[in-house]
Amino acid sequence: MKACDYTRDNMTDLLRQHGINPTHQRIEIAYALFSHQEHLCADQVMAIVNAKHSETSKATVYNTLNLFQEKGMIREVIVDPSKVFYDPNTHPHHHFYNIATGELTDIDVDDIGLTGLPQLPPGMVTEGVDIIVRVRPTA
Amino acid sequence: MKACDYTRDNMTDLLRQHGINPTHQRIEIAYALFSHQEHLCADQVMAIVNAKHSETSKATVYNTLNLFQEKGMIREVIVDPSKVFYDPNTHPHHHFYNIATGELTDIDVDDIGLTGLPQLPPGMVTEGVDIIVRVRPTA
DNA sequence: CAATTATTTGGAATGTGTCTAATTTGTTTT
DNA sequence: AAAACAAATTAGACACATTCCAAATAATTG
Repeated sequence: MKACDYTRDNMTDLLRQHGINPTHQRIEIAYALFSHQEHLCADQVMAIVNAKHSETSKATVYNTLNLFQEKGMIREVIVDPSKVFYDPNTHPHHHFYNIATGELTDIDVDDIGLTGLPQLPPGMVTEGVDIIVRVRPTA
Repeated sequence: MKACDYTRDNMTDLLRQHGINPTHQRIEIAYALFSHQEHLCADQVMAIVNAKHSETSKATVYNTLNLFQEKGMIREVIVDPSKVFYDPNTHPHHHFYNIATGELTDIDVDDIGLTGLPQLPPGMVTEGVDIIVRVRPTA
């Protein structure tokens, strides 16, 4: 699905597929994330959604992003100690993080081979593996 | 060097080796981190350092941890959106993160093979690679 | 010792994110 | 369609980690 294919109607379906009741605010927040195809943080989402006229409160933005994440519709990316980024790409993948600009770029997981992870202690399961390659412009 | 080998005198040398002027507070903070050999966050460091009598202010703890990190004496670990952990182990290594307890465990880098990282854009250099394996107890 | 520089400090300020109780919205029921 | 109920949203207060700042202290130099 190309970025230009994301419509508010698509979002309604997507929300339903994840067992989320589609409301105005939820549709707008989902649309903001998916149509931009970028890694946005909460206040960026809020700015986009309220660009024309104020529509959605801060509390709803945070509630909704957390809800989307719990339902597996988006992913949290924790690279910056000061804020969480949300990633509409839920396919397994990793990230370049430009420490100078804060920019995040996806790394396709197909390219990557990761071997030699030690065995987990009994009773533990892996929830996910995050690989973050921190990069910066040559000094 | 075993954990029991970390003394305040060692810390003085270690600070000097990293071009840091050793002061009372800096020695105590370094000692707290290295003698514990654990992943501590700022307020844990502060609690340890001020356990007997209040010696070091919050501002100094934060300043000092940032200084140590800039000088490459310790490493930041960003896994929890709410706080930064500091890691006295600067050898390349990765982490298990227990999302239920917040516990961090080292993974030796020698065991790990990572291949297929895409080429960096020109003018960019890798600053570091962080691999975080998020684990949880079986439900 | 006086002068200068480096370090530490308390407390105010910032910014992200959560909580709460009240309202609004939407859906059933009758 | 009104009444009853549940779900979602809201404003604003709150919590917390971290940073900022200007003043005080400590250390170093001439």
